[in-house]
Parts: sequence; structure tokens; C-alpha cells
Amino acid sequence: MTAQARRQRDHAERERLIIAAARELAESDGWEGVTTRRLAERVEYSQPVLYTHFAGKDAIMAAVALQGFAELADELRTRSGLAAVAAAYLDFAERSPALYDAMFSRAVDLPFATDETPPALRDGFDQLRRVVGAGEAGDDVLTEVLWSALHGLVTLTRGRRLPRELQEQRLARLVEMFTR
Amino acid sequence: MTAQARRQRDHAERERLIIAAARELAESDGWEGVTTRRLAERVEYSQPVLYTHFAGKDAIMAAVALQGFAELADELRTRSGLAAVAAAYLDFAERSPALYDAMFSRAVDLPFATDETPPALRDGFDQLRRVVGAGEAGDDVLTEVLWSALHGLVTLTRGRRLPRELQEQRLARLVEMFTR
DNA sequence: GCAGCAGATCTAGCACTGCTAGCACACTGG
DNA sequence: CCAGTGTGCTAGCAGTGCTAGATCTGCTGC
Repeated sequence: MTAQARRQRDHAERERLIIAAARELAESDGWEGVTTRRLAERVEYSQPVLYTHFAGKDAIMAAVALQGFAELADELRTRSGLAAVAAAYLDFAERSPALYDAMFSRAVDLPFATDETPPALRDGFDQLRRVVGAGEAGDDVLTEVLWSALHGLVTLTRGRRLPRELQEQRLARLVEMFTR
Repeated sequence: MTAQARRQRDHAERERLIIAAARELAESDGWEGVTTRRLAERVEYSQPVLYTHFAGKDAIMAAVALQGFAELADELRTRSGLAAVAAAYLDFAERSPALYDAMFSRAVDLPFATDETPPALRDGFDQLRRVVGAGEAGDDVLTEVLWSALHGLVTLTRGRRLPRELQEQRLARLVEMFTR
């Protein structure tokens, strides 16, 4: 029994290791640089081991994304006011681009906007809703618009479609529009 | 001379063919479904022929994107008013998802937001600026915010992060914020 | 009209990707 | 100490973008 328990514990520990390694690798080389071989080498196992933990590369990205949802929600929760929360959102995306990609850009097999949506993800959305104007009808729509604008700023900037320079001004304008 | 001229003409013609085939293939199977082999088969040549026209797959995507910029700018130009232009933008993205991806989401080797930015791309941005409120200082920033919001709506919806259903309401809210 | 050259095109292959089948080993329980 | 289970490995499949070298076509000058 203890042997089996230890095995389970080791298994879970190795799973954390894989997720952490994938995240680091993605953050330094981008997700296209995260190959099963490089990842396996990093955790000092052979590739097939990865598949005893995850169904495939997509599932690994989903696991990393899930971590990100929790972290983002936590960071947003500590701020009060629309300006601070929105700035924290952009800052998060800037600080952890690969993590942000896994969460919001990459095609990943997670149930969004349904009943089985992960709590952490729902939590992050709630943080946005909190500062948009509480309680009124149609708030979800307004929150979604805010989210879209923030997400657009992030992706257009990262994709070099928008220069990084004036981002503060854009954020200020956006916040202004939502506070009137 | 005529022989060489004809050869150049044929070459240009085949290049158009490749771009069209890539676009069709991407629109039906997504860009990850556009492989050099499938593309070559479609135009009835071998893969290496593609490399006499383009430096690589990225360059092919860039060529397709360039077409898209021109088409989008044309469509936006025919509308008047913020609501109509914004709706046309979303409609374009909805109708040609792969084209839109090449233009705004995929990592593509095109000079954005610099002096050598393709005229067609600059033109599209000008169409947005036209309806945001003409002439005033800081209009570029405001236009960029609008663009970001539209882009965010497109990508979050396509990535299944937002359900498609309430898109008209989101658009209406967004337009409302920009018209006050 | 023909020889020879030049350039365009193809076949074959490289190094890589995600993923999997099947074997070997080590560790567990008796 | 032995049987059996289950874990992890080696090797390989089918596919990717891209390229080197041979081949073959068609033009050019005699």
C-alpha cells in the first residue's frame, strides 16, 4: 500500500515537473520551441513518459494554461479599480507571454464559456466584471468588451502589429471610456 | 526576348495560382493544413517549385495576407459611420477566418507600423481612423483602441473563449462607447 | 536544321515534428 | 528466491519545411 502510495506521489511530482519544464521552455523559446523531445530531455525521461501523464502536447499546454488562469485571477484580485485591474492584466501578459498564449491564443482543449469552465478561469472573468460596474443587467456583455479590448491590445502588440510604445496611452483611453 | 517575356508572364501567373491555392486550402483546412506538399499537389507541381517563388511557407502566408489587407480596406471604404465599418470588420473576419489569421494573428514577416508598412495595410487603418472622429490629436491612439477591441472580439470568439451568440450586443456596446 | 548550352523542374533525402508499438528491466508481493 | 506486474526504454511511423543534385526540356547561335 505504501509502495503504491509512493508511486502515486512520485507520479504527481513528476507531472508538476513536466508542467514547470514546459512552461519554462515555452517562456524562453515560445511554444513552437517546446517539442516532446526537448521537454523529455529537460525532465530527464524519454518522450513516451510524457504520454503516461498527458494525452499529448495540447494537454500539456492546457495544464500550463490552467496554472496561468489561477495566477492571473489572483493578481487581478489584489487590485481595486478599473485602471489598476486593466493595467495588471496587460502587465501579466507582458511578463508571461507564453503563458498568456496558452491561456488565450493557442488552440487548446479546454471548455470555455460553458458549465464546465474551470473555476480559475471563471474567477478571472469575475475580477474583470467586478471593476466594470457591479450588478447591472448587461454587465457580462460590457465585461466581454473590456476583455476583448485588453486581449486585442496584448495580441496586436505582441504580433508587432502595434508598436509597444504608446501602450500606456491606449490603456488610459480605454479606461476612460469605461469609467464614464 | 519574347520567349523570356512569356516565361516571366508564366512565372507571375503561376505565382498567383500558388497564392490562390494557399488561400483556398487555408480557408478550408486552416493554415496548419497548408503543407508544402499539399499545396504543390494542388498547383500540380513539385514542392521545390514553391521555393522559386517564395522564400518559404511564411512568405506565402504574407502574400496571402497582403491580398487580404487590400480587400479589407476596400470593404471598409464602402461603409460610412462607425457602426457600419465596425460591423464590416467583424463580418470580414467571420467570412475569411484564415485570411484574417494570416493578416493579424499569424507570425508573418511583414513590416507593420513602420515606414515600409504596405499601403494596403495603412489604408485599412485609415478607414478605421476615418470613423473614429477626424482630425483631432490623439486620434491614432483612439483608433488603435478601437482596432484592438475589434481584434479581441474576433480572436476570442474564434478561439472559443467567447460564445458567438452575443456578438451583436458586444458590437453595439462598443460602438456606443465610441460615439459618445 | 542541328549541336550545345542554360535554365527550369523533379526525385530523393535531411533533420525535425508528434506520437506509439513492443521489448526489457526492476521492483513488488508471496 | 521466484513469479508477476507494471513502468520506462529503444526504435520506428508518418508527417513537416526545406534543399542538393540529377535530369530533362527548350531556346540560341552556327
